Amino acid sequence: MYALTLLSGRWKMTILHKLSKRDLRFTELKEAIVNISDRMLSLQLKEMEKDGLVERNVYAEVPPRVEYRLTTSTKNLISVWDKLNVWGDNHRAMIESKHKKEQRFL
Amino acid sequence: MYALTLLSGRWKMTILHKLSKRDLRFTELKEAIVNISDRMLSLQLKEMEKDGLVERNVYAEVPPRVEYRLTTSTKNLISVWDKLNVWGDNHRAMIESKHKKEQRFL
DNA sequence: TTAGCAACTCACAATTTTGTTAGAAATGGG
DNA sequence: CCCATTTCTAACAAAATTGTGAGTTGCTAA
Repeated sequence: MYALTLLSGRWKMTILHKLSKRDLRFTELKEAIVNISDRMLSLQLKEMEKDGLVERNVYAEVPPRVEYRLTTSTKNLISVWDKLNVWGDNHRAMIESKHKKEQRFL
Repeated sequence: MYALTLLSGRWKMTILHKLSKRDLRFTELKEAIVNISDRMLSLQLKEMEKDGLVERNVYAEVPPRVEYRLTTSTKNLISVWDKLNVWGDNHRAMIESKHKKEQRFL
């Protein structure tokens, strides 16, 4: 269950997904993720950093630039995550086709 | 993300875990899961049934007997779930050993 | 001097999730 | 009739999570 506690949070999986494509800075993440607020992005990133899921790179520029990226360990997670999604898609397809079959008898 | 939406819920993974060992009736689940209330067990099972994660078998007895079991599809999920847990354990170990190393410099 | 940007942070509000306690239905046994 | 048993449900309370809107910092360019 430990893995799930790290990953639960309204936006964490979405953030991981975006960062799995490439490193992104705060504003980029914000633009990439529909409907997320500054606050939530900041909160979730902070937790994820604490949990060793992402790393934070600060560049001493003005205006500031902060880049986020997955840790090596988190990159290993992505393949499991993919399997989970495959399972999810299959499961959903199954359920839906089952419902369609049942409709024929109403 | 579909998979995670099905699995998120305070007790769902615990329920799946118990049911992966053997089919259980309502009261057995309740006893097997520390601190869960009737209400939550009932709610989560109902959602899981709706989502095709578990099946419900009612025996026409008095007092009633209701057995819950994983669907075939959910049994396939268990192996992925195991991988996720392995990742989680490794990740945790890594983080903790890192913290220990850092302590040496305080 | 004022405006602007990036990356936050704060106080507060609304929403969602979970917990607590009590009780309902159905029926056989004493 | 009353009680016990099992599987829920309903009303309400508390807690956790998320959202909103405004403000902060530090520098730079106009």
